[in-house]
Amino acid sequence: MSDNKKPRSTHWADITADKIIRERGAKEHFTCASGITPSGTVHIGNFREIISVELVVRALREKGEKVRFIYSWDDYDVFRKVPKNMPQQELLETYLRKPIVVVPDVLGDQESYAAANEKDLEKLLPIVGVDPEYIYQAKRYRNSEYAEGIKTALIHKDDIRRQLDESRTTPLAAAWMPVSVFCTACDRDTTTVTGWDGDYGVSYSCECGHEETVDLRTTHAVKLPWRIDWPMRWKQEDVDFEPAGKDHHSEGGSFDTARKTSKEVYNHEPPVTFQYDFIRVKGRGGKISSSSGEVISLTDVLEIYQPEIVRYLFAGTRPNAEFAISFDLDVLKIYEDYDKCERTFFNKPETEKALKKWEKQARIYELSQVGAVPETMPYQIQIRHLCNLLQNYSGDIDGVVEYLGDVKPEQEGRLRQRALCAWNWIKDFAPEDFKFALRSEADGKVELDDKNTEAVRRLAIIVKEDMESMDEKEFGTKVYDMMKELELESAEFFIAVYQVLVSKEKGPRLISFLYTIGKDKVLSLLNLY
RNA sequence: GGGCCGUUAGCUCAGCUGGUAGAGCAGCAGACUCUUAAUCUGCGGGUCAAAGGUUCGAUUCCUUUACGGCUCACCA
Repeated sequence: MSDNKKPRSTHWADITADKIIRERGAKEHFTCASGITPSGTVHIGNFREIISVELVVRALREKGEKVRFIYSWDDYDVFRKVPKNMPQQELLETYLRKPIVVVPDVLGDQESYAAANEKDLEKLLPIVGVDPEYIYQAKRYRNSEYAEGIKTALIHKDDIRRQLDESRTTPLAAAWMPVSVFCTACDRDTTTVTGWDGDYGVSYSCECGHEETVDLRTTHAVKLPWRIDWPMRWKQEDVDFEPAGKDHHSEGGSFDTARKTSKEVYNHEPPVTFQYDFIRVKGRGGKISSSSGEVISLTDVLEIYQPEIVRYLFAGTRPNAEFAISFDLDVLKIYEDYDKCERTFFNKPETEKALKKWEKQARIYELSQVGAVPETMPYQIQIRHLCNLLQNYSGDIDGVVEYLGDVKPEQEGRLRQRALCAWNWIKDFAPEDFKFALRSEADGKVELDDKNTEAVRRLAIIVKEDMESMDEKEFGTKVYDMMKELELESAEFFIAVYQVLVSKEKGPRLISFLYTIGKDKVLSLLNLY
């Protein structure tokens, strides 16, 4: 705990980092942990935990601390329910009660269902700047690496029973043992522990008829139940920080009992923690709950949001606040907010008061970056404008980049990424009103009355003569003068022109739209009349 | 029943290591012969849920109450 030269940040990640240092004291390194059971697609709500830890890890490292960031795949948990959206339900049912690490991957060719879910996320995380050390619990348990931890639980089984009973409605049975066993004959946890020799020997019998005594130091069969497993691992890895969802965080919840077990049984001070809230999803056509099988994953979010913006979403919201990830028109708003934050970052104010506000925004911007903060401001293009350009070019990103012209090489990557996201959004989520496709000469003419035909012809002349030499405003005036001359209602005129250009009655603001389409293309369409 | 969180302008929310409140949207006024929530300019006296307490001073800390949400008490 040294005096900072930098002003103290009020960002939650920094505050948490400070707290960790304060409460855990000087250490050679701090261990921050996150984890999940890969019993289904890892969804965006789960991602909140990972990114929250990552942000704290980063804050700690920026304070000069060494940090070990571990991510635990709890793939030795039981397969307790077949997800509704999975194929081969009958096959999967035969694996119930077995550890998920032995359940086959019916969707792909990974070695197991658990591995498939794990790999899906692991290949995605680096994209958003998350790079933890993965720990596979099945591997640990099967290698008997937790023999001592399990033995400790057995020695203290009465203490643990008392701790758990404090928050249970029905007390644990007298014969209860703080371990569960996967039968070595059938792989299922349909077992009853029948004895413990006070040392490493555990006996059990299984519903399948199998009975045996195993040695904790050599068996792969014995596992700790969640509420004990968690504190045991805190001890094992010397965990200093681990947040948890609100379901764990109430009195009587698993964090609560784990805290007691950690202190009293494993003699380890429970980690610093905080509670994070759930994520809602907005604008994806209603059915997005996990019960219906459809789940929003990080992949889905990355198709619409640039990696920095995904981070921004989480870095800019306090973990204990619920928020929605939107796929509707809000997407545009989020992009605009991010761009504003970015402009703020590259425009540091002078006055002290303004500086205070700036610092918060700047910190959010820093934490939103996947890697280092860019030295020059990224190419800013209004998301709406980009959407229009992309539609002009039918999604041809190369064409858009070329059209823009003034993109520096170091800016091109992000721009292309943004274009890709914008195009995905247009295709999948943009409201119909927002979408358009430019007509081409091959589409032929649309029906127009004489007056509008005349107007379109006049427009063609103005475009041909003046579009390049005038700016948008001047050119606009010219167009309006023409309308006036023909005594044409502007609304009527616009409908006609949009019909000619995009076969719709509405479109992007006309004058700038004409400029983004470009003189030649505009003329090719107008000259049909 | 226990716990956690919230209650700030019409709406969505910032602000909370204490010094009498801010943004976006909406609204109102004006500008623009223009539309994909159009853009620009101007306009914010709201008992910061209520009552107590600590303090020179509280939206920000403590206690109590009300309302709302979530969660635990089976497993992970």
